[in-house]
Amino acid sequence: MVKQDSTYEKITPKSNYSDWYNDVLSAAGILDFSYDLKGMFVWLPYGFKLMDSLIKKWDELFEKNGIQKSYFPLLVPLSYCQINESWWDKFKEEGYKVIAGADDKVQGALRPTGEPAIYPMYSKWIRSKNDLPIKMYETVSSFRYETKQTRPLIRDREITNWFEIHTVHATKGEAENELKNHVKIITYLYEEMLALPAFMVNKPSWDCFPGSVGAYEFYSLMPDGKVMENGSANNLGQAYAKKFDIKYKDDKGVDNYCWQLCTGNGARFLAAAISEFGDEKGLILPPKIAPIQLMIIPIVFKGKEKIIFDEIDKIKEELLKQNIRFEVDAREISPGRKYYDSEVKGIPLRMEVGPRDIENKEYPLTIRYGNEKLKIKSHELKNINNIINDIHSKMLKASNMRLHESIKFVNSSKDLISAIESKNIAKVYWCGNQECYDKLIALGEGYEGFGTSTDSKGTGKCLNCSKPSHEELFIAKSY
RNA sequence: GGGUCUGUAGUCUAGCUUGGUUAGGAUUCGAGGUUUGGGACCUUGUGGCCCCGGUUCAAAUCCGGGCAGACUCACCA
Repeated sequence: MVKQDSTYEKITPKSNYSDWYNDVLSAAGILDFSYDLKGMFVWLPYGFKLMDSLIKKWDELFEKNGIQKSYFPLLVPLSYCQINESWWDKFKEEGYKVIAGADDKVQGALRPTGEPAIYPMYSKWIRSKNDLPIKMYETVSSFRYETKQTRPLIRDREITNWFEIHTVHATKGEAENELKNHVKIITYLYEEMLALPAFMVNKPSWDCFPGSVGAYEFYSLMPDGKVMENGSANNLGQAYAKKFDIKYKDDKGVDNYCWQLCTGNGARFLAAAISEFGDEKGLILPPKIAPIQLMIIPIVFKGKEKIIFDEIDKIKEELLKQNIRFEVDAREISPGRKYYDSEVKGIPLRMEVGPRDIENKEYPLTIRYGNEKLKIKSHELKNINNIINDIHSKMLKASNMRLHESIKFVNSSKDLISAIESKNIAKVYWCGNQECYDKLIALGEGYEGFGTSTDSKGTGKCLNCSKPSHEELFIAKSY
């Protein structure tokens, strides 16, 4: 990567995840986090393009599902914040208060989450069944004054490019159906865009908002063996409706509380993909979200510039026809340097065009994922999309396999500890009691039961109390 | 909030233990030239001791206090 120190190149996501992660984000031109506010950073153009390809896709998917884009102020009046006392208790220390005016009066708080900005408005808008359903989302920043450790894209004080869907429904059943759509959309983003498995669990009930029905959460297994919450779809039931007074009159003129959902995620999607696929040379981007899918590197010799760039023009025409996102690196530096740059940025394909190749009528094509080198003839350029699809499938298959191999079904404390300490996720039968849960996660430092299986089939004995159970609990260290 | 550690050019780093030349090197960047199939080379230029105070003839170095960052525990997306 950028640094030239001989020891440096040995850093891999697995050997030293933290250092690798920070370095690769800078070296690849994704972020600059030297901004002088902790937990905040600048999205550089290349990084933002990457983020934007996901944003555009979720915009498209939400639109298709009738979920409308909207925007609420970042600044939330304190009166709205205080509607939900338990929420406010939790966030009043983490919240950024904004002062303005000669007397520095507090004007409100920067939103740590969307509810207090959005739900008071929903309460005003909804009068009858005809006002329902409401299906809206916004892509915004959230602000939380994290007390200590921050990590770019994973734990920030400004959580950027975060989408938050808030829907309101007349009936529980309708809400439940809608939740399935949200799950489908997140799954699509994982599998079809990021080439990552959509690993979904049921959120433990005590982590859910009191009174809510439940929640699905998505998790990513990071190279250091910790799991990271990466997307959640919450069935809020009527819990918030009761707090924020969101209700409609039915046919008989009786007030009914609405049923609500809230689903969100953001830049953590990228953090997971970057961490999953990157290597000691830098990023390896899933081709569907890569801002540049193919980098053309001219091998220029003195006196042959015209031949080479004429040839590249022909290639460009063909690539444009197929909607390949490509660039030509025409900088006047040595080709080797361009190879390294293309690699650190994680560009899926690299094609070299030099006098030798023009003569042979085939170009060296290097696939970043797996470092596979092949030659492509001019008339085969139309196959590039197939190659891209093939890379995507291979990446998805590999990430899926890594996740499934990392989930270890264990039936003893000893195995549980050894699974987690070797950077895996332990899966155990669990009776559902909080007491047993507490005992299980006390087996090691930092252990967390982050959710239960959504498709448990068998029956076993609770690892702590031996009561028969069909519930499967995932335990790992967590971000 | 607790603990451990670290601040030297845009970036990486030597020097600090034991205070003492003009703070050394690498890379980046600017100019000129020669080049281009895995980080090219030559000439040349720009740029630095986190801040404040103390000790001292003398501080990058020692001491105190700030500020900033990294790691880690707790908490949290």
